[in-house]
Amino acid sequence: MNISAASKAAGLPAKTVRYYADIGLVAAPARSESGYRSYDGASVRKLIFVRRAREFGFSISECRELLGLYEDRQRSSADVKRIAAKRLDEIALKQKELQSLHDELAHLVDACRGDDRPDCPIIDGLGARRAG
Amino acid sequence: MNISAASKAAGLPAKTVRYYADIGLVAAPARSESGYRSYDGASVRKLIFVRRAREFGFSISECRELLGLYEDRQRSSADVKRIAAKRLDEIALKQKELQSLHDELAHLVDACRGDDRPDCPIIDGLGARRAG
DNA sequence: ATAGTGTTTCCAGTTACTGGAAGGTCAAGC
DNA sequence: GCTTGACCTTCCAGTAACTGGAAACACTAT
Repeated sequence: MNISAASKAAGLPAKTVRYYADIGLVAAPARSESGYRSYDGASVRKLIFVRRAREFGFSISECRELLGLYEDRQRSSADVKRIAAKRLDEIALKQKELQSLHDELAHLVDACRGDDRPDCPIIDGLGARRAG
Repeated sequence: MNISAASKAAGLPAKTVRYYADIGLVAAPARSESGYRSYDGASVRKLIFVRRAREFGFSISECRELLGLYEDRQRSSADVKRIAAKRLDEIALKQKELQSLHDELAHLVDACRGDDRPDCPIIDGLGARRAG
């Protein structure tokens, strides 16, 4: 399985698959005689695993850790849960931040007439406060 | 006003203020004889404006645009509103994404016993699907 | 043989900074 | 006058996670 077939199966750009190999995240299990990377089912499953984890917002470093656990038949589910719970907290925090951002900006946008006159509460609101 | 005073007043690291000058976002209005950047009230207000806009998640490029409007006494509030509304849409989209991410991950975390056994729905759930 | 596509490596660029080194400047104290 | 320490300057490198592109080699079909 050449890189483009593997990347299609994994749902990742070939460039990214190559990148993952370069940084030692998911290496190709073999090379052809002419040097082409050759992927098998197991490595494609790892690529899919990483893609999913990235979609969940796990960093490459966390993916590395999760992948280690994924490959480790001795691992405890507690190890995995710890990482996932941490990520869940981060998501919840980000949600709160985004909510207050949204509310504040929506308030400014609502207050702005949006016509051809220069008076604009958005501009005023952005320049106003010392601390956000 | 030297750079550290200006940066304190603006609530930004001096390094960032220097960076903003380098990329031509907010230049220091003058230099001292010995080459020190010298900031005045107007430039500090611009720095504050940019800091706030960045806190709202506007990109540097958007900040540049907004700053242009901020300085333009002829601008229409519609121009500003357009940029802000676009940003608001982005925030709303990000919120939705984050929500489904949160729900899905929370579901996996809930399903995981988190003990010392290897069975782990989180790992299984991350490896499962083709498209996210 | 040749055209076209796939693959390789390597280098550079992206975003918005941040850290650090090497060196010039300024005010205070002795 | 000299030193000390805080402050300033520039420049270079690194961050995260890719992405784009060039030059060159490999494979497939005609």
